[in-house]
Amino acid sequence: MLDIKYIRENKEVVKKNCKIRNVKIDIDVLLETDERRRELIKTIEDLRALRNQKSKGKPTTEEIEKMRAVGENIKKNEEVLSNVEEEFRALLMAVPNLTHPDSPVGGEDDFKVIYTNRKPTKFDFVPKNHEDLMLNNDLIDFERGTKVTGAKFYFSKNNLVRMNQALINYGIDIVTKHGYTLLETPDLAKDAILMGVGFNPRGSAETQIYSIQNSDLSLVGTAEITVGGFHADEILDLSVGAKKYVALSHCFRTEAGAYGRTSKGLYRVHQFAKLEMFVFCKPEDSEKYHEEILNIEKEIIDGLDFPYQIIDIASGDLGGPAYRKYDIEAWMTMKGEGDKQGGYGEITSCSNCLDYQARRLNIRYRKDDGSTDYAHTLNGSAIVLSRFPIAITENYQQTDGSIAVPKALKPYLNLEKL
RNA sequence: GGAGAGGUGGCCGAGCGGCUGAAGGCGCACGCUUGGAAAGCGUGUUUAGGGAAACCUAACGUGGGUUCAAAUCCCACCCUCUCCGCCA
Repeated sequence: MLDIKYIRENKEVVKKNCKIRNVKIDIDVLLETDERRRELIKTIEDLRALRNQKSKGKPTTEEIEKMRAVGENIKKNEEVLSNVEEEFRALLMAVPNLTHPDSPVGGEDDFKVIYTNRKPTKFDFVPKNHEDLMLNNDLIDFERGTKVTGAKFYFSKNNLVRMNQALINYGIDIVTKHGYTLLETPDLAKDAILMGVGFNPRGSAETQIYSIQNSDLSLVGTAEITVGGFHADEILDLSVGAKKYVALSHCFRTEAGAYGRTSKGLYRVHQFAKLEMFVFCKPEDSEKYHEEILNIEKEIIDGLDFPYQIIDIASGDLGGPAYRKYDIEAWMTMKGEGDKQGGYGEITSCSNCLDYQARRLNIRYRKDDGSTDYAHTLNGSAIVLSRFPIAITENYQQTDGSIAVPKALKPYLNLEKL
């Protein structure tokens, strides 16, 4: 959420930003609601001041009569205010974060490639996609996943289970080496936390979130939610350095409205496990940590050694909370079509959210002069157990249909083949 | 799951329905004192919103209610602690 004061003073900037983020919201209506809200608050506060003054001593019968009327007046105004407040909050929450000046302007396809590690894998045979590879090697069972839970659920089998564990341990070792505190988080969170982090449970038809009936809990779509909430309503001491976490959780996504998008095999599923980095830092440090997180993602993927590119996400594809976002896309044979052997598919993502989430979650830090200010938050994926196995199996497949094990995983997975 | 106790400032802990944003203590900051320190003494010490300022408003777990007036009375919920039961 943006500071309403900032919106008041920079109306045109905010309007323009909403436009390039492709968010339809009427900033004028928001400001009018804000105006009404402030007038009501003033009225109510004046009435309360009057009443408090009279309540200091013992009022006369006459005054009591008068104050009774004042009390009713306050109550009436409060009712109006609570409606206006609700309207105001809904509008304010819908305003997206500002956009980094270097982020490309445009939609999903207008990203900018900022780094490519090497040329795509070249196969001297017709490469398979991970779905065939995994099925042929008895590493996954989609049909029984569908039977037991539903479409887009699956059972991992045999050495895929071992590789998943190995990947997590490999990721944990790298990220904690950089000073990140290891967490395993709840897989459910309160709706208020979800919304604070910028996710929209219930209500909207396009929600990505599974909600638990008769409760205020939802299944998390990422540990970003639980770790973001970890320090909600706290004043942090960042004088000793940023708070850096790496958290393991399951992730649940309804993928509503995602039908028709690439959804072969493991690429788009309803449940997977993920190791996620999250940083709370001072505003002046957030760009630095964004680079740090991206570099750790690179370190992890460089070790696994498959072709990838890093892209700078365009304004219209940033979502609500991100100020700037980099995705790492792995080369995948499943993305091939026609005479192309493959294409790039997202495997990690890292975002700098500035104080957008911190403001909603009320996460502040103590400055040197003793005052407080909102912290900045950043997040990025370290290991994703749906997409990493895709990149590994597809890039490490052999002529005979078997799958080799990346060298960096050997200490964690002592196998020649999966 | 059953029984009981309790949630007040950075912490501990008071608080007849009205002058209590909240006694007292600890802690912390500054000053005096000292060769220096401790002790002692003095002063200060919540947060948020509005206002140029004086100042005003809000917050005593959360939400509702009673009242001219609620930290204080009533109701619901949440959380913590103790005991019993059950349990991976």
